[in-house]
Amino acid sequence: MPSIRDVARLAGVSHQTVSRVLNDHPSIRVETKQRVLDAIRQLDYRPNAAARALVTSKLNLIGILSASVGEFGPTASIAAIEEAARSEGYSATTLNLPDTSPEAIGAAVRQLLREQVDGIVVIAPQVRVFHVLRGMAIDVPFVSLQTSSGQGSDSVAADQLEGARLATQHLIELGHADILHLSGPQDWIEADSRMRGYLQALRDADLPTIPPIRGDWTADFGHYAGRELARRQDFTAIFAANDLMAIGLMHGFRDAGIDVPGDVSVVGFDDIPVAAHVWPPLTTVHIDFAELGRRAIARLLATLRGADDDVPQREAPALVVRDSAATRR
Amino acid sequence: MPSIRDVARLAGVSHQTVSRVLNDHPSIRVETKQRVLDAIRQLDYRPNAAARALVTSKLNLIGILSASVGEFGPTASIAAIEEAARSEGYSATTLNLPDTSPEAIGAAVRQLLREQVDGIVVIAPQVRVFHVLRGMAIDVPFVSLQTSSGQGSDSVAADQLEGARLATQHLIELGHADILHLSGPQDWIEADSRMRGYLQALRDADLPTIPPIRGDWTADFGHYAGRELARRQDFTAIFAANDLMAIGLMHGFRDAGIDVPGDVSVVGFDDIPVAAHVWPPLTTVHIDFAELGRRAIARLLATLRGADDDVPQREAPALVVRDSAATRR
DNA sequence: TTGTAAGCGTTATCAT
DNA sequence: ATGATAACGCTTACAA
Repeated sequence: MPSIRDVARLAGVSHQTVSRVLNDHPSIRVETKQRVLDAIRQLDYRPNAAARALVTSKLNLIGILSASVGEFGPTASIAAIEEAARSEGYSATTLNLPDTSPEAIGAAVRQLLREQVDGIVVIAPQVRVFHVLRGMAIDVPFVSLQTSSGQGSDSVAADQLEGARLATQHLIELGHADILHLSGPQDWIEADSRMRGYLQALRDADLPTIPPIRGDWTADFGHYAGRELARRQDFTAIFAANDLMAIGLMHGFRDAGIDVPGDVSVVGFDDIPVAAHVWPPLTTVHIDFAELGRRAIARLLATLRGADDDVPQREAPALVVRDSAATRR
Repeated sequence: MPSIRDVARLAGVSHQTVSRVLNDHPSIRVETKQRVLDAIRQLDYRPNAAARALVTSKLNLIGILSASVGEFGPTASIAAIEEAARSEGYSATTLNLPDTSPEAIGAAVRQLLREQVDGIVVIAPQVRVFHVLRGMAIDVPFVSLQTSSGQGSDSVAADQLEGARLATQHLIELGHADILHLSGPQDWIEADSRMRGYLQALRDADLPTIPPIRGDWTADFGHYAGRELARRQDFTAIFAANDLMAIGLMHGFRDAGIDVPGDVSVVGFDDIPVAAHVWPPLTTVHIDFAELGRRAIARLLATLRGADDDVPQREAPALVVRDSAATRR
């Protein structure tokens, strides 16, 4: 593995000059520069990142802390974050949280810090994670993603509350008055935002609220809930906090002989790729998770570079109307 | 940021002794060790990875090269790979290929090499990627995932051919004789394996083959194909190369008034989380992608450590029978 | 069991 | 515009 000195020798200059070429220092003769560049190519020289990191004390690495393996949104965001980071000259390392216990979070952050990350993007939709994080006094900048409630300049979010409001309003406009909400898990910020959007829409329309059902995001739970709910008669529409649960829900209703949207209207959230193809095609809320990821990096790098950042904090959701919700007869 | 010397000073030993403690060298007095450990805790000292990497010329970093953003299987594997790598003391960096052109692949590998990875896991199901990779003479070990055809000790794979054979055989056992295959894209190794499994099952049963339809893995394509296929009468069952296409297919058939499984039986592949909840519940092939990821790391680390590896190369798929395929009347 | 010295490949600083 | 020299924080010899 050739070093900077090998290049210097071949080009007939000092290693320092090579370093200047590498970091394109302004004052260097073009001719010299060319000689160095040739030598670099000839030796297939690649700068040693570790040595560079040692002296600059910057690894140009950003850490991604994710507490939601496999969820649709986060996964889409992570890929975008990695790509955006690389295009800015950083590399990225992802760490998936095994659970959201304070210990696990602490260990994960320490691990990332040990790996010398310059900044951290947190994709941890659980409220609890944030409490722990705030109490940790992390010595690198970090931004959080997906937290509609995590105010402050350190977060980037889709306006999930607005999306939920849109979804619920849509049901109201279809003539529904008794709308149930199948929410996400207690601890999740997104679950909370989506529920708040739902409640707000009902309040705005002076409609009564029914105590929401707590789900766990899975289609299996939705399926179970659908079968249970089939016995109740106190609602004509359901807003599920995500598509997976909505699809499971429709399955449960089908098992119970309840027609969607004939008997009950269903709306989901996320617009996962199959949403358009299930039966009936699912009306849902679309969010651009990749854009969210890109924005998180923009925000983090702005902080890292000490620049003023005017990265938009909120991303607008869009209602996608399909067939799973219909006018109340 | 405290260094090893600060710790040494506080503990009243030489920095070398601290280094010994850090790498738990055998010969060191427990008492001394304790003093050092206390100092470390007290200063919140964290070893500088860059300095260590510089001298050992190992970053303990493994690179993940992925050419399949968002596909269900790969995504599940990636998370498992990261986790497995970390539990072995390595960190991981993921790089998503924007496209599979030789240039993009070359650039990605160079990038990873520049980031000083010790090894690379390739999740690139396209045949082409492998040709390029083989021609590159990469100077770190690499293993590939998901390639049922990429023989040699450098790959870990689910036996997709076997899974496809199972799926097709299931249709045959149900009494179908005219079975169509909706395959994945031309270039994909997995698409090829799944098609070969399909063909083998037909051959074993002395059944005629129908030219397969080339899909692109998306539910949208499945939907389109379903509508087109509705006009044909030359088949009674379809084996789709993945669940997304299978679900789209059923959507298309539904649009055309064709009943699944009444008129046509459908089988998918992957067992994605909604597979059980769509209508009709999808009969499919389950593969443990996470296990595959873990195995890839085991394999890579074995190579890295020069150990003999007896990591199983093949992972058995399982047929999951639901309702989308039924006996031919 | 512990300490001392050298060096890993860069960049920063000061000369020239 | 270029070069010499000193760090950066650690590990690997070698010595005691």
